[in-house]
Amino acid sequence: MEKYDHKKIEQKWQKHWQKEKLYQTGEDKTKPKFYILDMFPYPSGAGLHVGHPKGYIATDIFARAKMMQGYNVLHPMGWDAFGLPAENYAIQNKIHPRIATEKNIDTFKKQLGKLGFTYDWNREINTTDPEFYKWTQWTFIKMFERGLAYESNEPVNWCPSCKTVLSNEDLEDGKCERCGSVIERKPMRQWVLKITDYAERMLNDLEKLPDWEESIKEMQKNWIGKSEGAEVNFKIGEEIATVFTTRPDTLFGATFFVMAPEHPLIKKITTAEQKKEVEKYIKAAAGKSDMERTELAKEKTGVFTGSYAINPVNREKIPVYIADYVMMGYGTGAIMAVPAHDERDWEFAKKYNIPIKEVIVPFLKDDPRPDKETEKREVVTAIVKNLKNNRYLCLKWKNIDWKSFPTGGLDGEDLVTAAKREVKEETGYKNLKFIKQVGGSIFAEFYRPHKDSNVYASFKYLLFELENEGREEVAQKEKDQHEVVWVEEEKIESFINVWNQKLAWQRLKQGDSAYCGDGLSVNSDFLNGLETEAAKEKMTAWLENKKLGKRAINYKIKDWVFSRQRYWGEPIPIVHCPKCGNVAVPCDELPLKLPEVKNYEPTGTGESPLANIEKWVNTKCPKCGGSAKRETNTMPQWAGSSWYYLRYIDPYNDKALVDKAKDKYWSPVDFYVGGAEHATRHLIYARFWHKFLFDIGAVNYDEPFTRLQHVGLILAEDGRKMSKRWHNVINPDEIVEKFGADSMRVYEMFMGPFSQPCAWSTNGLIGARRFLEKVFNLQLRITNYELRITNDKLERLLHKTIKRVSEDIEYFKFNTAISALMIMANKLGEQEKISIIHYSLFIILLSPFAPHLAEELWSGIGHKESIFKEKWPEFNPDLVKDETINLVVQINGKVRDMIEVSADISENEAKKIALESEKINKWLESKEVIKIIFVKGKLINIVIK
RNA sequence: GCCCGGGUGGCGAAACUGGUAUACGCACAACACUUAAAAUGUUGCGCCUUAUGGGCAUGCGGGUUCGAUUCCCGCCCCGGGCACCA
Repeated sequence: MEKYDHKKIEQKWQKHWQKEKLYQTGEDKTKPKFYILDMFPYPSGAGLHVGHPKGYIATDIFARAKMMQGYNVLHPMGWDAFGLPAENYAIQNKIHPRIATEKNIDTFKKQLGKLGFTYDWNREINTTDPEFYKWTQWTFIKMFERGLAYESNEPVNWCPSCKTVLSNEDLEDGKCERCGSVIERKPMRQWVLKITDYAERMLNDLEKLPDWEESIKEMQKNWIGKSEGAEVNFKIGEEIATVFTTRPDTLFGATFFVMAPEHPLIKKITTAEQKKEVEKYIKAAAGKSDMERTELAKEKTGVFTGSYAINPVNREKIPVYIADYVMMGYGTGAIMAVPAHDERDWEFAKKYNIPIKEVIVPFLKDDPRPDKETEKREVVTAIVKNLKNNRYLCLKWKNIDWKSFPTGGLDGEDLVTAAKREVKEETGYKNLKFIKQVGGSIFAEFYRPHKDSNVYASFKYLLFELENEGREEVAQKEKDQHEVVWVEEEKIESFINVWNQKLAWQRLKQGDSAYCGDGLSVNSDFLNGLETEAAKEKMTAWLENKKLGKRAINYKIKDWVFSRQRYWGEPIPIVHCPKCGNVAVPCDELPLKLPEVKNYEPTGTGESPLANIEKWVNTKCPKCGGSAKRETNTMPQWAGSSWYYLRYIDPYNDKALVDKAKDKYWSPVDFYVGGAEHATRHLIYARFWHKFLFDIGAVNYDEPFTRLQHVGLILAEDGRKMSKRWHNVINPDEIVEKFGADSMRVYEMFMGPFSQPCAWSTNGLIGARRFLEKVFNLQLRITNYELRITNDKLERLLHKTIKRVSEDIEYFKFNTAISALMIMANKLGEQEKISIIHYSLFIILLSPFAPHLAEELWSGIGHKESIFKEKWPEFNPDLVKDETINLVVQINGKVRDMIEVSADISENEAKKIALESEKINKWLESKEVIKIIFVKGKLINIVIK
């Protein structure tokens, strides 16, 4: 018997599959289609490490199973080949990025080839191919024609090291995502795509994507960052400054006004005395990067402009400050500051001694009963501290689940008197020293069981210290209701279970701060007594009615800065024509090819290297024929990847980006698999781009990806990321050489849940290899003589395995699928003779995971056709159920015995058998059986006393 | 700070809808085969224990339930995302 020679087997079948064109995508439109897609890689110089193919292995398994289930499967691969690393490499080594990229692609393709993937290489695409980027440019022009691509001079993120502008999505912690340099803010002319026009649709349509992971949808929601609120106009002298707020209900609490240092109105409103100060502050703020502005956030700074704004709602004059905690980039770049209800405003007000006006009080409506009377009360709570032992005076109620501080209503007295009286009545203590009031009021409306009525109460909280333990006798009536307890300071938080008192306690411990939650409006004229939602609504309507403001929505997402000052990208297909009035004119011939250039070095002046090629820059205007200059910026790397998946459907079409009929059949992508790091970059851009193509009628569907799954990273054996820096990279070529592609495939899928990060373990890999060897050796025991050996248990296990493996592949639970295959293989291994039918079915189930081995074993039992032309097996529902079960007998929930019985045993029979058990009877001696619970097919639980 | 995930043996991890916790694999140990080692095979493997049994264990504390890894409340720790977003 031969040994399992993975090298021989894998090379043999890879050649064979290629010769047979086994993976060429079928075009038989009568079959259902399945489009399964990997995020295409950037072909870096370093080649693949073992982590990269994890997602590809998964899609390959899925694709093979779908093929066998009768689908036309589209499973393509291509290259996201524009980008900075190739260009930087070119600068250092004087090699054209195209040459370097081609070489890298070659390496990648070889590495992928060794893993035996089903990619249809006839459909390979490459974003740097002019026949491909022609359509990237075409889409850009369509956007330009519709006003969605525009030039802007706003300050943008400039990376001083990469010498290019970056979009917000390219930043990490205010640093360049690629090189880690701190970003500068520079105003520069840029091409920008108006992605904000699609913000609302991208947000709403997330609901159309039930098969996207929640976490990724959540990230997109946060990134789009929708806030609803109002814009309010404040008069500052003759000028009008508009603010955006999500809390129009707090307008009466605005006690100052803040503008971002970049706000255009500052010059006009600053008074002569304050001019110097203001200019100094603005200059200092401009010198800080966004990064520094947030890093230094601990301490608020600002400067008074000398002017006052008029609060439109009450005509109050409030001072106007400039402070860098307000950002020009969000909302209107100006805010109304409500220190009582916003933490940042609170800090600022504390520092600059600005009044704080409370207009919202916490309010809890706790199921008041509509059929009972409601009593309005002013209530005071006494928090009494015993300095001797650091304990606080509390009440434990007897008939209700209340643990509280002494509390009671005001009886026409002042707060302190009422509180002292209440403490004396309820607890007997009579000598208290008043310390201070804790926080503001809290309101609540709730049902009081002990008085059978509702209260609508305003609570105030007073802190006392116990002077001495002098105490009076407490009335019996009070004693019946509650018990007096002294609780240690650390335990108060968990002891007190009355909502408002808990909040008051927190306020006492943490000191005063802004209350940012919802509540009841107070000190707010026509809003008084309204709850937050209603108050917002009423205020907004009032503002609109008086033309002092309007309903408004704000998004965090910014328009997409779409130009880069680098060489290795798609040229933006625009010429600037002086004769046509210095406007941008789109090129009439596409593709506009990237010209050859001697020097790839960025100029650093904000111009791309293309600007140095006069012959290319100087051109004719496509509109008027006069001399004009080409746009020299190029597109970002995200451009091509925003739509590449469409091109696989129709890769050779020179008339359209994609043929609409073909798009109708193949789109949308049924299943998209890739790294979670793309949740807010690529996946936002692609959805935007796709919706645009849908709007202009270029494609049939308005969402590109039906189901989305993210891959968990494979870490190095030491638990760190694989990186050249740590010298812990494992090359798949070596693994394939030593252990085989099939072992690597099985191991990577068996490591753990697919979306979870997991550290590589060579021992684990050896385990996978051992499993395949075991499978390989099974062929020794196949019997050809009896087609089916009667073995009911094995038959049932096989059908369970079919069910398990089929379902697990569908849900990407490969680790448990493989575990099921291992159990099956172990059981087959125990047989002296293995039925060829059982064996064949098992090999088919294994084939998506270990395709080379499966194909070899398949041909080994005499098949001429590929195993991947077999039909995927179906399980028999009758056979996945067990005939007998181990009936678990519990006593008070603890397992005490197990009895093998028929699976459909009735309750009465089960009881009888259980009660006859010797083990059980030992437990039942002199005990009373209270009840017996029976769960069909599972267990019986005897409850005793 | 806010929003998502997650915490189960020595390790990677299983567990359907609240019903036998620790499947499968790794590591480890003993035994068999061998001159020997490797490979392979067999067996054992959560912790404690006074041991034909019993007790305790799914981050910690409480609750609901006949029964909780699973549901509810509070806390701790780890990972990810966002972050002066008004």
